[in-house]
Amino acid sequence: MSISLELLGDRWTLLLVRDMMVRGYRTFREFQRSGEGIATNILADRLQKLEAGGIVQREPAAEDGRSTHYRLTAKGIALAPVLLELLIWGGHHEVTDAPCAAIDQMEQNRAAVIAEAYRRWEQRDPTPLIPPFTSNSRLGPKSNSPKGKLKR
Amino acid sequence: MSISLELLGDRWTLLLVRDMMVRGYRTFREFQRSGEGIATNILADRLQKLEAGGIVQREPAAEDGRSTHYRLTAKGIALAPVLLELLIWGGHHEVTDAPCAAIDQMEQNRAAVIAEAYRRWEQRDPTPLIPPFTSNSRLGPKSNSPKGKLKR
DNA sequence: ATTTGTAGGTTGCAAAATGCAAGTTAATTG
DNA sequence: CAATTAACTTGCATTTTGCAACCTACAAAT
Repeated sequence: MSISLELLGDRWTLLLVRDMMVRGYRTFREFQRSGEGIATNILADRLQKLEAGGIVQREPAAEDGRSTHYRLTAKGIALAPVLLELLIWGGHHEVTDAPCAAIDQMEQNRAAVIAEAYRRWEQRDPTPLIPPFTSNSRLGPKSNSPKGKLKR
Repeated sequence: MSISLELLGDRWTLLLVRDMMVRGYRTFREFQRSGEGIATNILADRLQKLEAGGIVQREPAAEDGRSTHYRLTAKGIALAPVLLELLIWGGHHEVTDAPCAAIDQMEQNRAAVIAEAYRRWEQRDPTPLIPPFTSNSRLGPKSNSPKGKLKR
C-alpha cells in the first residue's frame, strides 16, 4: 500500500488515470481542460512520473505530428477496480452530483464495469465510459454506448 | 472521484486509515512509529482533517488520561474495498515484500476480507488483520486470529 | 509530594512542491 | 510564409512538507 501510494498518492495522479480510463482522454490538452484545472507544469510532471512508473505509455499521434497520445499500460488499466471502489465510496459518503442510481448500478455490476473498461482499453475505444445502465438500458453483451451523461 | 481525492489524495492519509483498519492502531504514538516515519505536525494535521471529514472519531482513552484513541467511523471503515484493491494492485504490479500467495488469497476472497475488517471494527478488535488464510488455514466462520505475519 | 517519564501535541524554520503567468519550440493550417 | 496550435519549460510567489525543539497535561517512581 505504501509503495502504491508513492506513485498514486497525490491530488492529481489518479484523476489523470480516471480521465484516460473512463473519459477516453489522450492528449495534454484534454487533461488540461479537464475541469479541475491542473497547472501545465504539474501536468507535465505527473505524466512523466506516470510514464516512469509504467502506468502510461507515450506514443506520437498518428494524425498530428505535434500531438502526443498518452495511453494506459496493462499496469495502468489494472487500476480500474481501485478507481471503481473510490467512485462508489465517494458516491455514498460524499456530496456528489453523480446520480445515486447510477452509483448503485455500478456497485451491483462491478465485474461488468471493469470488463467494459478493459474492453475499451483493448479496442482503443475513446468514447466516454458511461456505463450502459445509465438511464434505462441494461448492461449486456450487445449494447454499445447509448447516449447519456453521468457526470458533467 | 475528485471529491474523494480531496480528502484522501495525499501520501499519508490512506496509510493512516490502513493502520487503523488492518493493524488496529489507535493512538498518536502508534501512527508515529508506524514504520514510514511521518512527522508529528503532519500527523496531527492529517488526523484533524480525517476527523473533520468524518472518517475518524476521537475518544479519550479509558485506561490512560493522557491518551486519545482514534477510531474509524462507518464512513471510514467503508474504505475497506478501496484499500483492498489498492493492496491487490500493488501486490501484483509493484515490488513488495508481501508474499504473492497471500495477495492471491485475498484477491480470491475479497468479500471475506472485507467482512473480517467490518467484524473487527464492530467488535473493536485491535488484533492485526492478518487474514486467516495467511499460511495454511482457510477463511471460515469459526477461525479466529491464528498466528502469522504478512508484512513486517 | 516531588522528581521523572510519557502521550499528544505546537512552534519555528529551511527545503520542497505547487500554482500562475509568460515564454519557447516544432508542426500545422490558412 | 504568417498565424495558430500542441506540448511543454521557466521564473517567481505561495503553500506544504520535513525536521528538531519545545510545551503541557497526566502518570509513575522515589
